[in-house]
Amino acid sequence: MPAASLLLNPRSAAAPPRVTRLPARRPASHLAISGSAFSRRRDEILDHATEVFCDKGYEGASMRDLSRASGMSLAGLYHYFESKEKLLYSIQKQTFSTIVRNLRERLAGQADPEARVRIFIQNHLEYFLANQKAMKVLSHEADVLKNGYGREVAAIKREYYRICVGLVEGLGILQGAQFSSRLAVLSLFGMMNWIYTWHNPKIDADAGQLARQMSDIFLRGVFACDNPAAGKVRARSRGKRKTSR
Amino acid sequence: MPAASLLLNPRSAAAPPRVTRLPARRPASHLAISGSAFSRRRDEILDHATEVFCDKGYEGASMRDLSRASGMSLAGLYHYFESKEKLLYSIQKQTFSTIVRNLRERLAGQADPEARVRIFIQNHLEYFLANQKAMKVLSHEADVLKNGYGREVAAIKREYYRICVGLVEGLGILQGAQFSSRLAVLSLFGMMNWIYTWHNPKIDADAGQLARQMSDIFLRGVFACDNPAAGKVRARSRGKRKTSR
DNA sequence: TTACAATTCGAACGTTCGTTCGACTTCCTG
DNA sequence: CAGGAAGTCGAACGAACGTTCGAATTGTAA
Repeated sequence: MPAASLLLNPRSAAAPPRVTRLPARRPASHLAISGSAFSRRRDEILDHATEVFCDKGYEGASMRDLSRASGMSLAGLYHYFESKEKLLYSIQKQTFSTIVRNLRERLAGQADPEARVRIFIQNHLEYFLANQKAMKVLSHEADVLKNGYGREVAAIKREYYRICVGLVEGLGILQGAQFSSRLAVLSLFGMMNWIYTWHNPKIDADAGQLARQMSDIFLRGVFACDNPAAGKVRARSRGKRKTSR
Repeated sequence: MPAASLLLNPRSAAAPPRVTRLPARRPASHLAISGSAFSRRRDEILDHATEVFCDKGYEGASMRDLSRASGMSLAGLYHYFESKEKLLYSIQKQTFSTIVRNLRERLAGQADPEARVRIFIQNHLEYFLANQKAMKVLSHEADVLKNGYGREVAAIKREYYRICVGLVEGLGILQGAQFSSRLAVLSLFGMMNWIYTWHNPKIDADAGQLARQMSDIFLRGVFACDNPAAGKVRARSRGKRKTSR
């Protein structure tokens, strides 16, 4: 609580998360140091909170639920997170930042437009299924955060969206097409994000296969049909792949 | 409150919604009569509740919010709905039942498999955009209801899903395809339902156009490409349509 | 060992939650 | 007009909420 408790406003929770202008007196081992015991404990709490938010929803989960799940007292939680809102923000920011960072790394090595779209879908679905709970919290509680926190997460989301629009427009097939790249991209996001409502690891394919199948549906669906490049998708989708099965 | 108040359990809210075995003493003008003043007032409240649930989420909305929005006292609300849970249930059940009923009516007149899929998509999107708030509450609060209420809504959902699977399999194109009808249908639902997160009536197309465009993407995407019928989608998707633009 | 910071917690704060109660008013029927 | 049912409400219930506080405990460096 080193920073927040210095402002004596008893109802600071309702106020927007102001940037406290008190850089002095901040304990040495805080926040920035990523491997410290503090930040490791912080991440533990975050993991448990992700699970609870996933199961009961942000509003439906109480700080007491989070306390119980992480095996820490109610007051102890506030040593690591200044509010419930900040907990959700931390989950969303960390999750979204990671997925964007992973995407950029993977895209760096590939120039072929169709392959780049496939990489996008594969990256999204792999991360989605490997971090299902966090991604559900990201998708399902997307407009819970307001003001500063909400804007920051929304900015990452917009960045991610813009990347995807760029990739789809890079296919160069939408000029004369019947639909906008906006519709194409948002339909793709819908397909992918809806997964959290239905995916069952026991009966559904793994991320690699799902990515290939959804890529096929999307690419074939989105190619203007008099475009000669459309054949490429067909050929691709039936060829051998290095991953899975 | 005629039924629930008769069981004297003070914490009946936590208990599953048991079927009260007290059919006598029920006031004459209740529930079944659809045009009565009672059910008209009930529907008014439901409309206001839909708006509040849409904006703040089920857990985030309080009975006091609903009371304020519908211009009725807190206690007055309980004259029409025995609990907050039943309010959500009524919204979801009514919305879902209507969309299924509409679908059945529209499908009755059409035998062509592709046209039937297009009807499904058009029916879904038209209703979705005409009742955006209710559909958001249906989609976003899908697993809030538990036990009896939850099961009943889940049953309608399953019915709706099964209809769609039937239509897609009716296309007769998935035998040798790379993906299951399950994946195809759930991807389609994703595309369609995700709309509530992005649709802006000021900049996006209307339901008719969206339905056509999404149908094109889906049908083209899902057709196995060596299937001669695939050409049909191309031709269709570029032809004149009776509705819109 | 001392001293100070970091960590943890029980207990409480004031507020808001879903729900209930009894009484008051309105409306319809006889 | 009488009388009962339907509708409406203010006030309250106990529980649960997010958050805070001061004290106790632990860890660490001198």
